[in-house]
Amino acid sequence: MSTRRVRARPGEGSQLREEILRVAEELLEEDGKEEALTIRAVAQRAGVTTPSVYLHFADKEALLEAVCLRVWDELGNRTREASAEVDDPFAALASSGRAYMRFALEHPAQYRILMMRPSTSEAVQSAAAACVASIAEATALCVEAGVLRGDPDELALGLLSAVHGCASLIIAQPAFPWPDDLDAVLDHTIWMSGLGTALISRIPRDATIASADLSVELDALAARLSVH
Amino acid sequence: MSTRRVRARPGEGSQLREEILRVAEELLEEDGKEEALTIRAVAQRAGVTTPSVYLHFADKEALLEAVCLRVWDELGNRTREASAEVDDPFAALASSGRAYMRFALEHPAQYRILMMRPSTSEAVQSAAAACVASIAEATALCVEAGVLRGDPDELALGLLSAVHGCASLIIAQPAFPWPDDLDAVLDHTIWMSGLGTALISRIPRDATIASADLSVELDALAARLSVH
DNA sequence: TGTACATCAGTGAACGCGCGTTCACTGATGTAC
DNA sequence: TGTACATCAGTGAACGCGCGTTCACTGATGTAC
Repeated sequence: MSTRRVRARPGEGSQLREEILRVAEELLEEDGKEEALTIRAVAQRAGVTTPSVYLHFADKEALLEAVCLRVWDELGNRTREASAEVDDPFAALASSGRAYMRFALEHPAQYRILMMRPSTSEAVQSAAAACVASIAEATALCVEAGVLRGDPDELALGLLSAVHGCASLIIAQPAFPWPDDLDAVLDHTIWMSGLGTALISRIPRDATIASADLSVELDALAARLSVH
Repeated sequence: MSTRRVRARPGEGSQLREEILRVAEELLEEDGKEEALTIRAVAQRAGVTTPSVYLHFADKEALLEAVCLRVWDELGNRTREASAEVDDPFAALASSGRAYMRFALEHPAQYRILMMRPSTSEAVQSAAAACVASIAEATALCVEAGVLRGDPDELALGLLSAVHGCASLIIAQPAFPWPDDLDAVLDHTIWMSGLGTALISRIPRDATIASADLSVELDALAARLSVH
């Protein structure tokens, strides 16, 4: 089944480290469950005996950390790239959020291990922070443009919680009555969170608004927005 | 440590079933990790030997299902009660969402097992559906009142994904730079998702709105809402 | 150019552990006579 | 009222499994002479 790996030449042993990380993600991708990620399975998949893994990772925890690091990095890159492609700052933020959700839905098992472990390692935490920062870059531009108001980091966290919610709920509860067109669901989340954030950042915290008033005002606003 | 349980009288054996479910939640509550929920731990905590668990649950899966069933039920009850307490339909929806998030944050381990298993069982799926339905009741009232538009179930799913995102992100990523006042974060999510949903349900799907226009209109709207 | 040697990537076999699960049993309880 | 018995809640010991991890080892490679 799994062919035996040719031994690396002295000095090139760390090639196996890369290979191990690669097959670790492969296992998650194929099986979809994080329990599939065992030292033994990874070793076999890499064409190597089990103890060889310990040449490159102190223990299973270290392997998991390294995998998480990779996934956070890639997730951050995707969101950053997506927002860089778009000029309008609000649209760029939307693009960034969409990229985030798409990544999560394309790699559900990887996304789960990011979100299911208390991320004890400092390295993983800062990789996660970097991913959040890539969203905060987009919110900062929105604040500059005046479409959002408030602290860019707090705004980013609020939007992240919305896109995370959408992606993780779809992953966790596939049996829920989702529409056939999942893209529409993602879109809904993008606009709901984007417009919602823009609106509440303009309303005083302690304001209480009756449904009837709100309804009338929103109708008027929507009418004007549709004209533009 | 664990005192031995007195044997139930014939015909009252199912008392142990209740006790097992009780201590199962206790274990989750105390340990915070779902790995703490083992047949052996549950038996010991209930003051009974391991095989006794099998008198009431076919296997571990059946025990997990029973626990999930309970948690979904309680979560659904909480959200239903919370929305029943409030008259204004939009405020009732907000109350429902807040109750949902509070439950999740108060019982993180229980919430995790709900959201981490593909819920193979039909019973669990319908308990989950009932919980979603309790939110959909609240959105339906909002649609009647005119503050929301669209299919109550779809609206509920969108709002659920927002509150789920907020709660689960706080649970999963405690190291993120959350403000000290977590209630403010929950509030932010409630209003962001509520106002956002109300607004986009009034805007045509394919509308594209420039940041500048949006900004101006939102300013005007916020000013008028603050006056009310 | 040939050979002894240090290096180091990887091996093979085994360990102990906690887990879910099974199976033959025990012994208190209520019941039939 | 006393006794034999069926019932059934729960026991004790053991099973096999897959897991993470360890340890003494091997053998190809590049290098020093």
